[in-house]
Amino acid sequence: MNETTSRQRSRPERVAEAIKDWVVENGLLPGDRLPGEAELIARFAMSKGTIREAMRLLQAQGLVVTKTGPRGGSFVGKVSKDRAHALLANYFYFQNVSIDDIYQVRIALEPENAAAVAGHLSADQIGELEEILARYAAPARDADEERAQHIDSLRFHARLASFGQNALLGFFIGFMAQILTDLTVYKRLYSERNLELWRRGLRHQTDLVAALRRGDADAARSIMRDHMETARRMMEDHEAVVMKRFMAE
Amino acid sequence: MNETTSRQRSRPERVAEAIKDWVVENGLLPGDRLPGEAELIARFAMSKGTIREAMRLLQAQGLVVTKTGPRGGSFVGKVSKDRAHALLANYFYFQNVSIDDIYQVRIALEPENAAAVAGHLSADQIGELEEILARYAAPARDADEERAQHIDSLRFHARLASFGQNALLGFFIGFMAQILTDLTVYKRLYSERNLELWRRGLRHQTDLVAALRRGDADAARSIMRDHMETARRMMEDHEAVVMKRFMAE
DNA sequence: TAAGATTTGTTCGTATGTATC
DNA sequence: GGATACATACGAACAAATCTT
Repeated sequence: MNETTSRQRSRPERVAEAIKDWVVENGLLPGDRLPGEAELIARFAMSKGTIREAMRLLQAQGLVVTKTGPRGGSFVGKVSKDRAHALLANYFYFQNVSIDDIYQVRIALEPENAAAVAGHLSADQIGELEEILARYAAPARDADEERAQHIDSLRFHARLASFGQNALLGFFIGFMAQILTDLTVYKRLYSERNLELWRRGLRHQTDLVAALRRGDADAARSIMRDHMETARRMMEDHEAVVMKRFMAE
Repeated sequence: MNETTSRQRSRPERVAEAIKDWVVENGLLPGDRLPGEAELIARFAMSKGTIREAMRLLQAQGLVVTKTGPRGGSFVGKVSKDRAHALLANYFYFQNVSIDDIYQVRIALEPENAAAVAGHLSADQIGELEEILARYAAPARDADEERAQHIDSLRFHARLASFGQNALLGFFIGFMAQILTDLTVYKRLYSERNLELWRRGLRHQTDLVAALRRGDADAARSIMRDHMETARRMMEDHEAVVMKRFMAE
């Protein structure tokens, strides 16, 4: 590939790479202790500054966390979902992704997820979904309340995605819900009301929960597909907003 | 107390955050110049080491690149697809993602993409796809050649995904192709031959190119769905390998 | 080709902050 | 509260890369 253009890597980069490899080869797990600064300085025969820059490279990726004080030091970190969202959002910052692009993917993935989790939810999980649903059971009275409801409705999808067994599918769906949430906060989407479509959306979600509870995968898939297509239509009027912002960490 | 359990961030983290915000507020674009070390030291009234650690945090995310020498300095970076792949793969390192999980998502997304690009490909793009296809037009004679063919076949999907207009859809598909490529390299998947399935897979892809060329979206979708299900079946015999490795940068 | 200028890269010594015992 | 162990931060000097002349 681009080995031809492979420029000389800086020392911190090489050290970070070496530590990463070392963690993998030894099968270290989140929370496991890494060598302290002093030992790394000795082992790599490099200065404190270089070692620290290497640790910062790993820290930014969520691969290590550090604590000060006695019993402190560096530890293997489990990359959090939020951090993965943020890092991925950075990539899309300079890509042009429209609302409709997001919905094209949601329509392909969300029905699949709904079908997959049908009949595999605990009572607690069903309860949590119903609890979220209850937060927007009545029409919003102003724009702020409507925005809050919309965010809750996205949270419904994010939670549902997290309940599945397929971490890949769950992450993709959760990422899109996060993007739409951020756009809602920053762009005042849904400022225009459409009561009819709103009512249909709510109906979809309650029907969906019922289908999930009785384990009807086909119904769940079908309801989710309708729901997604309704939601997409709600967006059609709005400009094709593109993602243009770095996400907060 | 400060805020809700918000631990005090280190100075490099705060500096990195400030620079990131500054870039966004001023709408800087990839390639645009950032202040040099000396100026940042003055502006933030912090030491060289602290500033450098901040830049490393941003560098790890792909948000800045630095060059030495005259005309050197730090510049806004466009996060590359490869880097985004690697950062995202770090997240899945500690998640359990099986081959079948990946195929569940591929089956949902790839047919959609095939339909979307049908009729919208340039002659060059069609030509590139055919060129890749030609690399595995004949059955492999040994395991190494078979592995190379499998990687080429994944490259076919990655290229096809990159030709679409939907950057989100393209990224997700490309990411999965990358994961499968890495697994192929490191795990010797497909060591067992199944000539019949292989022949069918090749036939699918050639039929697909024909459908794409004549702009038949429905046919492209249908062929791709069959192709994905065939590929999934080729995997069924193999253990449910999970992703367990950090990806190279 | 060679020398000089400019900018990041690296080192070392020292001092400070912070959490645990 | 004091001692301890660890990361965090500073400043001055030197090294390396690379552009210009």
